[in-house]
Amino acid sequence: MTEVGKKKATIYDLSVLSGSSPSTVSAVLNGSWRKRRIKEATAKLIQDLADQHGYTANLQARGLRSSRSGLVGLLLPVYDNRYFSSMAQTFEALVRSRGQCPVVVSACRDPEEERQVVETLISYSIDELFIAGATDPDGVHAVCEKAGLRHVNIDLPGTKAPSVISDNFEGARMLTEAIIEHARKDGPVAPEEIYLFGGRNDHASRERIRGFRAVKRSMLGADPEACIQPTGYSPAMTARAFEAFYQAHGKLPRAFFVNSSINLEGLLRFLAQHPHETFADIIVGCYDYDPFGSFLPFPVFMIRQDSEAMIAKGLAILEAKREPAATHLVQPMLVPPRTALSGPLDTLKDVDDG
Amino acid sequence: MTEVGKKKATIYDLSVLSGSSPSTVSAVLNGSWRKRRIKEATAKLIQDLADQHGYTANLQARGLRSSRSGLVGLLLPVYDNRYFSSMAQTFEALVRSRGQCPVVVSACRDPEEERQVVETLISYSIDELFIAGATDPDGVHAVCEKAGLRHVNIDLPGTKAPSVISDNFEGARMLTEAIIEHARKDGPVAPEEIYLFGGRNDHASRERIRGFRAVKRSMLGADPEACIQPTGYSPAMTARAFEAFYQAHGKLPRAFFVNSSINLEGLLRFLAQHPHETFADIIVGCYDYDPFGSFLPFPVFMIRQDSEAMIAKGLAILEAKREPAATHLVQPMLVPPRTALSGPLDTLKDVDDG
DNA sequence: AGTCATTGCACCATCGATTGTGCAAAAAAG
DNA sequence: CTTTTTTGCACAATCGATGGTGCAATGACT
Repeated sequence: MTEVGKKKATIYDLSVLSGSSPSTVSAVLNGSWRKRRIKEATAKLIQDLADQHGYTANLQARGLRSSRSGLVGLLLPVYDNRYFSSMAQTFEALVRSRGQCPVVVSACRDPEEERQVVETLISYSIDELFIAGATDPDGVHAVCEKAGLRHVNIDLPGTKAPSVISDNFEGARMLTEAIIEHARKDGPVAPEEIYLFGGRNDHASRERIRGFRAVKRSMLGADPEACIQPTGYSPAMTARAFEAFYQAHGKLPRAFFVNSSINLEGLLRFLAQHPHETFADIIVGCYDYDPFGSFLPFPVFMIRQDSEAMIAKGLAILEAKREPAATHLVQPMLVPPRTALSGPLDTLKDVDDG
Repeated sequence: MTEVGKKKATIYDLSVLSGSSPSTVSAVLNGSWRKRRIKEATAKLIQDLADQHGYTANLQARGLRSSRSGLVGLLLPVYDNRYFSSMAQTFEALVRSRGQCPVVVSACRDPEEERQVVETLISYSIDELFIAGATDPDGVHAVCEKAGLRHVNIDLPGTKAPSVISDNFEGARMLTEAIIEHARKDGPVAPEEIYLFGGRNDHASRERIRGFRAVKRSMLGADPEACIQPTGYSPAMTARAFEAFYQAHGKLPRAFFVNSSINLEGLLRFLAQHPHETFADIIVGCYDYDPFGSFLPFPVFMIRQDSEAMIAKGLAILEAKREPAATHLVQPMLVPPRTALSGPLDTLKDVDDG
């Protein structure tokens, strides 16, 4: 019985205890015993012994032998924002419900780091990999390909592997429309009054910018180049862009589109430097949903990307095994200001342990 | 070289190619070759071959043989809030900088799940484990103990293993003081006007409640029992508590302490059901920092827990190896309203890939 | 009773690395 | 030119599990 300090029991220990051979013990404990025609009584004996001694398989040994580990990886750029952390949360739940073991790692948007991290995961013989928001999906693809590792891209598409991404164009359209319509409640809107901050030269940003510009052209008749302010994915850079705009114009744009919640943090940094009241009348659209962001003191329209659907679709693709390098679009959702959506945490039971 | 589709190279492949024995190859590739008196020229030859063929060690095999894996685990209750996701972010960075491989998993505050997840980690021979916010730290401790796994508790203390936690009492004191002082700007404050929402019967909640009550007693002369509204860690329950209060009193308390950012999301859900203007004058203290939470349309004082210091201290404790089951306190920090702190993401470089 | 099929399990090679041990060849010492 | 020491490496056992193969015992059937 679970003696403290002792080494963990192995199939050899149980083999001695039960009088069966190690292979029999192994078969019983990994469930393949019916296939191997082990007597029910023998199986039960071994099972009981295993329970008594708190046996758990050494998964490294199993993985080494079978060259499968039961691990499913999720490669994230960063943890520290609601979009990716809630993706991690759903990923864990979905993978665990399939009896596999989720492993989440982040690579800080560094292409080299991305490849290295994936190499490491491969060294642990992970079975499948979700590549979310990779800066260089095709680079990662090459590494996976070489090792024969099944993988899908999430959020940012690659050209060599199947991808599941948000419909960024459509999301940007909805978002841009929403802020322009909202702005029109206070009178006519000129194209020069609507800006976009954030983003860089990745697929998601390009699509969002395209959607933004398309709507501006159709609703406002023009979309001046100057209204696009790419700042990369960095709060500090974004704050600087707002500051620069403010220095030049004495105010922020009447309404603007922020490329991600990370960039929206840049807006906060800017706001912190300036008096509260000055900006009560701005209208913001943010491509990403954050519950607290939704309740800022000015209207914030947000886009909630359906990471659950993306992960689920990714799992389905991996399961299907036929993997044309197609790109699947998942529809995001427009969230009006002051909206508190429920998230993955709401499915948790919250026991009080008295 | 790196031929696509081929199986990964092993030390045996390199042994044939180089004309050396597998053990020599192994020694060269894992760095122990000087100790084993391998000629520099031999080492270089093998190294070059390894590079050419893109050799990477099979870490499961290594782990099996040496019963150490290079993995360091972090067990989290949930990912989906800024406190824990930023903890994960720092954890990754710190562990990686020590040449080990971080593995983050969540257990949804379910004691049984916690133990199971840890069992799984143990089956992969992880070397060390950080147990953050565990509902049942001592239960997890027992599992670790049995397997001889070094571990520390973070955020919620256990009695059997060393723990590193926030000074919740002091944090709660600061926070309560801050909201009372802020409230006093609008006139005298009665004890019945200051509430606490959220928390359950865990060490952190108890300490925070203790700090809250101590300050109320010393600043306001009393702290009525009715002002403590424990709701567990669930947005939905918290929202219900606010709603109940509102139904009973026709308004929210003048100022209140919210036990965590998760509970603060409950406040959002309540707010979403009610007109904006009604609550412009509330004053909130939230035990946890969230950048967007800090800019809500009413004053929100927040407590930023120093998860970086906690992780660092935890690493130091594990490194020291002498592990009395002492509890180390880390000072948290009071964050005034409308403050955008920088986080772990700010250390990232943000390259634009043109 | 003899043949054949089925049941129930043991044996053993294998996955890819690590590490203690031993032994030639080369170098140093005498 | 021996003897001793050092250098450089090969050998083989081992970590814990898996799965193909083979063989004895049992039961079914003619």
